[in-house]
Amino acid sequence: MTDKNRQILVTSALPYANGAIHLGHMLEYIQTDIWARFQRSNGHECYFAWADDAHGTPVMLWARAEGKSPEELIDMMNEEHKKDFRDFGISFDNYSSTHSDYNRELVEKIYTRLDENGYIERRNINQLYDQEEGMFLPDRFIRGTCPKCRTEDQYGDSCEACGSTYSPTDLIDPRSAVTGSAPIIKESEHYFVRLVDFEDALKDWMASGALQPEIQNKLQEWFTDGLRDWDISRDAPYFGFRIPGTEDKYFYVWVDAPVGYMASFRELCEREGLDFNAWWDKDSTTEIHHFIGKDIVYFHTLFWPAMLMGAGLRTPTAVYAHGFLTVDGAKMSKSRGTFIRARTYLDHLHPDYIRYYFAARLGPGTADIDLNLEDFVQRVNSDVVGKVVNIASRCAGFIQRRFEGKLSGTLPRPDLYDSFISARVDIAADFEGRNYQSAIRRIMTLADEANRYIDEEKPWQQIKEEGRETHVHDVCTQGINLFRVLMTYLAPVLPFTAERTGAFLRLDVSDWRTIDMPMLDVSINAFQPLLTRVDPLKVNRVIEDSKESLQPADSEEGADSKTSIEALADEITIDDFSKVDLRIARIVAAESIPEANKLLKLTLDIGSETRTVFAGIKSAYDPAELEGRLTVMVANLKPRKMRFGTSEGMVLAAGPGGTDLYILEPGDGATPGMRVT
RNA sequence: GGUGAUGUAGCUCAGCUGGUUAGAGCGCGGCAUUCAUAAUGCUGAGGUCGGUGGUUCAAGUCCACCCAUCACCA
Repeated sequence: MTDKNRQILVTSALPYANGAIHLGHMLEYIQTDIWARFQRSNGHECYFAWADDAHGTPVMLWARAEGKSPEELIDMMNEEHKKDFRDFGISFDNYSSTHSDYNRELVEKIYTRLDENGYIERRNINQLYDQEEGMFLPDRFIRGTCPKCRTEDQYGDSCEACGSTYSPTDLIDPRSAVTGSAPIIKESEHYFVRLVDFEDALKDWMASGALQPEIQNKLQEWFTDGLRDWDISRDAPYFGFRIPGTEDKYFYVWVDAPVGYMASFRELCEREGLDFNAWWDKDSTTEIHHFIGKDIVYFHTLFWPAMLMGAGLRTPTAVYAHGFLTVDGAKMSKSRGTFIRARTYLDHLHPDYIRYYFAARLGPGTADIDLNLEDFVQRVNSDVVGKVVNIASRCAGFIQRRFEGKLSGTLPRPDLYDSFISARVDIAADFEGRNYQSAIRRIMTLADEANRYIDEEKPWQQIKEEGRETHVHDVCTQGINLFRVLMTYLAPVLPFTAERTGAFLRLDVSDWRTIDMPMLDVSINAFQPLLTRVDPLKVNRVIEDSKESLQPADSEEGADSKTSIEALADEITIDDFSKVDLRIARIVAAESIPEANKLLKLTLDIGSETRTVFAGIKSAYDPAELEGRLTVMVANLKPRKMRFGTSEGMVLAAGPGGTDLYILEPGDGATPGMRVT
């Protein structure tokens, strides 16, 4: 990287407009924000723009369920999202929505160019169609029995039990997740982008250094398998942009989502008077960097650059994928309280804490990042408060009380100061390469040196000695100056603490180019705690509140939970009910089936006999914790042959799936074999 | 099922093209210190480097297979 000023646009992936922001989102926005702030700190022109992803079937169905217009809902969410970002210190320049006129205009323009250039192909395909609802069904809105392993209730595109992938039309006994009715196969004309036309250009782009090596490896499979055409149309009803020249065809959400980056930036250009075309034209000299999760690499490194190429526009400078956020070593779980919303976190904890922790954990690769709550508390307290802020704290008292709040005119150890500012090169390279954990390590090593220096000089002793006053003044001035350099390096990570530091030092600490000049002969303000220690009790409260947000009574939180509450089934008579023989069962053994992602093999004692039942609760329960527990089973269900054996009944459990599954347990006193009536 | 990534002390990570007794920070134990938001300094105890087999004079570092976790399969 040269010292020449660069013009940079950074983006994060677009969050869906139908849900609240959680810490998993924040990992990415913080990663992006640190990078953007770092660039600005070094004098580059850097904009950060992104948007809500407002289109697609889920938003359409959500609006229907709420009895509101999609626009009304997405506007409300957009405000909420922006507030979350601001309160986390995300320094975005624009936040828009994909449901905007700018975006429509750009999508249509890109599509038209693709079509004119002969990259669009139209042909008929067969798809499952819900007659009751009058709509074609996306894969994830179809449930049915896996054609390979016969596990019931699987998604339309892949089986969670055996992991195989297939086409929804291969499903046995498919059902619409919208109405529960059996879909029919219906033909419809779809529009495709001929990706194969971009094969060479894509290979060149990927070889240009735009991608991480592991992502490049992964992408090899597209080319070895051969590029397939990309289906960019969806039939009405759909919440999105209608394809020009059609009555009932809409752009697939993954067409207008990445264009949303452009549209959001366009909005910014209009507001700030920037030259939009200079950034997006084919021969632009500006840089565009996308930060995304590793799950959406396909869309950003295949479809998106191909669209840009086909429309005669520039391609991204780089696409960076990061890993997923886990909490205490496991996927975020609503039942465990580790599905932490941005707002819930902010209710109790300072944003700089998690910003620091994420920075201390983020590397350049795609490995998952774990938020280990105990480590979080220790690390932040030890590093930020104990090491860095403490340097200022232990010097400021002397400056204030003995030297009238004024720094001295000399540094007793200019060499030490020089070694601090020359670390800038390595630290900058780390930030530039998104190796924040390495940058943090370097900064903390310097903080250790600063503390050691103060310890060696022992100003609290020297101040008592005759004639040492001037030296103590110099030592503390040295300490404050070292602290100032450290905070400057940390400013992209800790914007709020940097702001307070600026007030303390009466100097903006966000500009890296100013540290060559030490602070001498200037007055500073009295020290106020810049950041206090993380209180572990508050961390617990975040967890508790995250559990509460699941309660149905909490109507505030209804946005995405409401839509997941299933409609009540048709009325039945008592006779219908009595056909089902429910029995109390004791789980005498539970074992995991290694080949199955979802299934546990349970041995159940129902008094008169024992049964073997395969239950799809592996994701939510450890076999060991089930053994010995009582539950309820359907005892007269027709045995069903499965890949791993015959299942002789089913246990009752509630919940949407994943880690949110809860088996039923009888009250005290029930014994195996009792019938449930 | 296929593909990619990850797996090193309790926790988080360094270990470049294979080469002496595997490094750091946090946490933990001991000592010192009190300027500082119970912060700091010194010091100590912790690892057969996911497993098995192989290549090599020599492997955490290369190869094969296996296991676990995450993601993707348009």
